[in-house]
Amino acid sequence: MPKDTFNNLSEEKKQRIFDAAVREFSTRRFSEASLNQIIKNAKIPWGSFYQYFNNKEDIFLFMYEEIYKEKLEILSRQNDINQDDDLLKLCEKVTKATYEWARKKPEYCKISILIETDNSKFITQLRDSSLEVFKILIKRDIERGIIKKTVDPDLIADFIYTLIWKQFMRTGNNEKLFFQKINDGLNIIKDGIISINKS
Amino acid sequence: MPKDTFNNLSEEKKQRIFDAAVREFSTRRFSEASLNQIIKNAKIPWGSFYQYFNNKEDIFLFMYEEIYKEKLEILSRQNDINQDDDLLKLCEKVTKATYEWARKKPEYCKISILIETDNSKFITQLRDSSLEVFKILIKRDIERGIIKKTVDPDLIADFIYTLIWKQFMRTGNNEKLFFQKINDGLNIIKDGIISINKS
DNA sequence: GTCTCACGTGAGAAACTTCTCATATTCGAT
DNA sequence: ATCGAATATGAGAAGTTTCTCACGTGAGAC
Repeated sequence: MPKDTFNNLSEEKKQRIFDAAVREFSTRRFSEASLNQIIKNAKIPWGSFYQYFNNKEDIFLFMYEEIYKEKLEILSRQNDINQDDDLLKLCEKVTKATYEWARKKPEYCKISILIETDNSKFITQLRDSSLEVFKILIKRDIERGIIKKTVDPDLIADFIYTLIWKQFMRTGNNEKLFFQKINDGLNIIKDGIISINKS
Repeated sequence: MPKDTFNNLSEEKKQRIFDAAVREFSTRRFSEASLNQIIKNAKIPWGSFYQYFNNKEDIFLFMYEEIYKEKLEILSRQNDINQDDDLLKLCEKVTKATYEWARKKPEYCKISILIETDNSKFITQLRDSSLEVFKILIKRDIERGIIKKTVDPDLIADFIYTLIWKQFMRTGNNEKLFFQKINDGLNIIKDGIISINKS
């Protein structure tokens, strides 16, 4: 975590440093990102950086926690979330919140994608499998009889997760298309792709 | 492409250099990979490296083409591939070939995954979207009436692609589990996850 | 005023990276 | 044996990177 000296800084300066971190970590993966760029954009000298943070990991963690807080905030503001909704309904709603979050700062989405595709030790251990949340919901719905018993929760979690992030990568700035694709994707997961005339 | 001096080398030396490249590029993404490691493992001096290759990109391309050739070779040896098979049947068969290829050298699979998640300019332009092949098959099957007309080919291609690579990452060295998961995944794509009692 | 202490600062250390180049060596043709 | 072209070689150039450290500065306490 950042040192006390960082917390004592003016809001304006803290914001400048945070913005510079977001800017750099949204264009390059952790190991490729350069502190050089961050201190240049934040307009602080090298020495100051190490007054505020212990190292590169430190500022990354700080930034990561900040943007995660923002996401949770938006999620908690969303009042139409009902614990009893089924998996797919909840996916829709969570996606809506995530979209709002990513729209506030498109960089957040890029950071998430870079984290998802980073195999370095530091990031891997940090990446608390967001998949877990999905898996719990899937298991619940299997028990409730909404989802087939034969289905593997891991696989569905993968499908949903991929669906959402791939759409962010591709149609992230076309809201209508984005939600339509998410909807289509969830329908495939629901009903499959086979055209049936079992009538 | 490598220089003539490289092609004139003994098979043993060429192999050593190829192996060193595979080893390095299977653990680090292109921009993170170090030529230092490659020349160390290949046991050649710095000067020699630049006798054989023009630069880092050069040796990567050489390695990439070599392993791609090996994959095509295995695919072409597989004689049970029938052009008229439907999408999912073909997926099964191609996966079988890919599995055999990745089993020969597990590093090949890691290289593929790193390429898939590399957004650097050099790799992006090299990565001929393997998705295209899937999309063509999907469109064909929609026309043949096997797949619902309402379904988006892009989404299915994503699902299939993810399914296969995620399984390589996770269950790649447990053959039975691997093929079972692939099969389960294809069944979800086929029929969906909803338990129906429409009888 | 002066002492103190927290914070600001940039030069440069140390460890990497890719790539070059002058020189040494090898080897086949004459 | 001698020459010449192809190849081998490692020191080090020129660029990164992260991180340290000796010193400067400025505000509040006495």
